[in-house]
Amino acid sequence: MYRILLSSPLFRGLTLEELDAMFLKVDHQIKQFRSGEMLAMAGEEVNKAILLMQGRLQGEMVDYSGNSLKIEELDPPQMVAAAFLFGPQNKFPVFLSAKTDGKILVIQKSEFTEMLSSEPRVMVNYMNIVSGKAQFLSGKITFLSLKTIREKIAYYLLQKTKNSTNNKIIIDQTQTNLADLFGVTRPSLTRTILELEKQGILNWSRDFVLILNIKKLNTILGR
Amino acid sequence: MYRILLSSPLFRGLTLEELDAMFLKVDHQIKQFRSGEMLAMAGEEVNKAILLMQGRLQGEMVDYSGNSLKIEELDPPQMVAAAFLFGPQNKFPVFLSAKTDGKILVIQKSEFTEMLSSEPRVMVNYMNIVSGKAQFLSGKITFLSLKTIREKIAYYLLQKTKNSTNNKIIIDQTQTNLADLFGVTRPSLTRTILELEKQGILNWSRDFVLILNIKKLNTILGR
DNA sequence: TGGTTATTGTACCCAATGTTACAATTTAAG
DNA sequence: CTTAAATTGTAACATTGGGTACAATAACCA
Repeated sequence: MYRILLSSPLFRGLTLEELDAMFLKVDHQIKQFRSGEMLAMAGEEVNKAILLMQGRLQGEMVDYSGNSLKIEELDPPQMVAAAFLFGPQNKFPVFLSAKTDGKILVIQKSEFTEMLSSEPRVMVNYMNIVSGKAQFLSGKITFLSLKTIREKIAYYLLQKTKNSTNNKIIIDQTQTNLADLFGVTRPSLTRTILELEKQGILNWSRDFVLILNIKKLNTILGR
Repeated sequence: MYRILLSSPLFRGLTLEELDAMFLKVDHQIKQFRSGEMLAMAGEEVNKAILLMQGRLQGEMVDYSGNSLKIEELDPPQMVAAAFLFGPQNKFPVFLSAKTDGKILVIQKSEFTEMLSSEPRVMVNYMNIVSGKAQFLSGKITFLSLKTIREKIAYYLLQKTKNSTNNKIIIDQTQTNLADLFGVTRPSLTRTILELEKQGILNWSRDFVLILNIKKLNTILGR
């Protein structure tokens, strides 16, 4: 039942037996959700620990013009809104919606707190998760404070080249999606991509990008 | 000696005696810094817990055009880079520099870890601090994803009206500072402020702002 | 008080991006 | 294979904000 949770960052290091034993003591419930369903609104209080067990969730900010800026996609087994369960302002920072069908495991905050204090390993894991969230958000800020679309593209691609040996980067998103992710409009993104192509810096195909001149790409970021 | 730390979020709830006893066991050092000094570079590894005891620090991102975006100012007694001591990517996210003379208390990470596990109250405090950081960063993202200067001003002022009964908001910053905070140039900020005045929405004096039409201010944010 | 410095106001021009609308191309579905 | 839908390319125009320079005003200090 809880096998999937074994590989979750929160329960890393526990055995299946320990996990089962823990969930005998800790009150919890499993909830199903359906694709498209809105699981939480920004501003809503976070008073439960939520673990995604199956399916895919997406957190996005909706800005005041109705545009959306996608912040994060979640795959199982991950904790949802981990950094917002404690702290001075425990409210959902984003709108949380389901991209597919799936299910979540829900633990009330008080129960969760007890669990943390009774099992130091989980506590340490949790601390790492929350730190990781802060670090993720910090990276997001780095990204958001890039001013031009050129810079955003360069940053995005250079991050990705780190995980690839050659200069071919797999793009598993449509330009429309990317534009959302960057918080810019789609035509503007396309325009800039084409400019970069004209300048011989890269070659953007549907599914992948070839970096032709990584030096110039770095120059865009002033490096 | 450590009296100032009593009021720090990290040691909240401890008595002076407990604090003193703790620091007898925990290896640590006090370091002086001088105004203008650079305490840490972005990207540098965080391997010490740092507590600001006196003076004022400032964290800022320097973008690739050399512009800076002020992220945060720190006053004592606060922990520095709390969310970056653990987690997958424990590097300084910002350039940390001193705005005044002052001093910090430094504890090596291993010592700090021991301290946390030996004193649950400090552990809980620390967890709240890190959560708070994540929440702060999340708010920063909300702010950064506002697109126009009008929106940023509106958001900034509306946040502040929450803490004031009337429609008078104290501005303890120069426009130059605010422009930094917003990540825009000073003339652009001024220009937009004057526009808002012409439209009868507010009245911006040196030290305070009067909101004349809070409804219109909300409209800017699409509410 | 008078001079120096910090802050704010103003103007002009230009680059970057949004807005909108439509065309071309690719993919998916039957 | 054909048609519909999704994705990408393109263009004209409007808007926002940056860059720069300088003027006006206020705050500070000797």
